[in-house]
Amino acid sequence: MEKKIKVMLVDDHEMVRMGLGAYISTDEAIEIVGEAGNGKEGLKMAVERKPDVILMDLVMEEMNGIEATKAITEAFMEKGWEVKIIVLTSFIEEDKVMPALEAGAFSYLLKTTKAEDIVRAIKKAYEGESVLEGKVSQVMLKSSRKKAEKHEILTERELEVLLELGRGKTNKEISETLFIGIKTVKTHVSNILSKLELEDRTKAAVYANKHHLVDDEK
Amino acid sequence: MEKKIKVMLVDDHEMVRMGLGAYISTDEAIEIVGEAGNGKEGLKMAVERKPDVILMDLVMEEMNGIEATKAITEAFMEKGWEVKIIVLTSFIEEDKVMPALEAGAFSYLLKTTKAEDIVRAIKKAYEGESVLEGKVSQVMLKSSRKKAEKHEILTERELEVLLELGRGKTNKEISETLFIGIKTVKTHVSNILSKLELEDRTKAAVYANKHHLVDDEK
DNA sequence: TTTTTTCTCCGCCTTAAGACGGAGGCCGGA
DNA sequence: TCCGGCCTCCGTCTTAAGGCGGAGAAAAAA
Repeated sequence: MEKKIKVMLVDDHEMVRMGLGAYISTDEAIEIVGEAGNGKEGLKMAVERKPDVILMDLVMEEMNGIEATKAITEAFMEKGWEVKIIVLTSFIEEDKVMPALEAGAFSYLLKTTKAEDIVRAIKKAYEGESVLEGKVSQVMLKSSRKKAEKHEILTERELEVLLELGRGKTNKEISETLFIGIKTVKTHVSNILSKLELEDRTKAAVYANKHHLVDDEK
Repeated sequence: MEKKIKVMLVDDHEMVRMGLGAYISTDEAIEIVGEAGNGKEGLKMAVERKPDVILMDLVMEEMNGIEATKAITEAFMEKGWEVKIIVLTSFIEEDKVMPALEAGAFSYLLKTTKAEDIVRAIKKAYEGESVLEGKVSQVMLKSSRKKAEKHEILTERELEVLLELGRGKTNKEISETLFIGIKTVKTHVSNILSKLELEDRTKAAVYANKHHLVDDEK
């Protein structure tokens, strides 16, 4: 019981930090060495205090959890230090699971996880065993299966055209936006439709919107 | 200091409940009379323990915060009891602010709010003064201003057609789905385009997608 | 009862879309 | 050097779209 596991919290919800901090501190083997309210702060603090494990929220202003995870991972790598980052997020943010893991997250838990399970995950992380919420691994499977996102077979230019289609533009408008002839646009559109197995530009526009691709602001 | 304010917590994040509970309990004037992990539980517990103030999360399984707020408000109304519900949510969920208030929420705070401010809001709620996060009131203004959602001037049938357009269907497909002639579909489409001031079906499809209207599942 | 909406469907006409096939220029890899 | 993919653009042809005007029936509003 000599060395305690040094844990740091990064979350913009003060009450979550308090809750976690309070509970975790009751465990003999763990000590909280710092709390940060955003990723930037978290990065700075991590370098200063060299924690063993970091509990990281994803949604934050001033550098989100993914960026922070990447930055911290890189910083520690450079110094030869080691740290396990446990991503702890509100609910399944499907499209952020993979990026988080790629950024260097070691475990991925939901905030609905019971406090004692979180403590267990901290200890496991410290011992080198990662923990993934059941739902998370499902998402991973899903995303690795359907990795064959249709539109990935499109060329760069076609993707640009698809994006304009997603904005509802006509061939003429697209030709003006991209500075190319209408005939060329038609060629691209035809190729897009056949590659994505769609029948017309309207379906392509719907496709582009369903698959993010288009900026969401109305 | 005779009567303490009876507060109940409803949130599916155990650690949030712990954090809030721990901090709030330190205040002499407040006592926690119950914690629930979802809306259903919260409703049941509220009726049993008759709290003065309820801190309510929005996103929960098994009856979300809005439904729970409505149910509790109605139940208490019936019995002639009084309760102030403070909605406490992760971040601005724009489209849920108004529904929450309509459901009977008394205050609306973000989880990024500092603990002491939350305590203050509880006391104010008890005294009959509601608190709205700055950003929240902005959202309210915005939603009341732009209430003139274009597509509200559409007739019911036109709205149905617009929805099909949003799915990328052709006139023929729509005519088959709605069991009407193609000519009729064309008429509806023309009317939709002119009412929404759009130029073609593709733009209408984009419109429908941007403005929810269409089921999101890929 | 008369008037107005809404939904349905017609025909006519114009044009944007999209399919099909062909082609030249550019660039990176074999 | 040659090949293949990508971007560009051409012509031709067919058809779905969409504008315009008109109209009948039913239902709701005045």
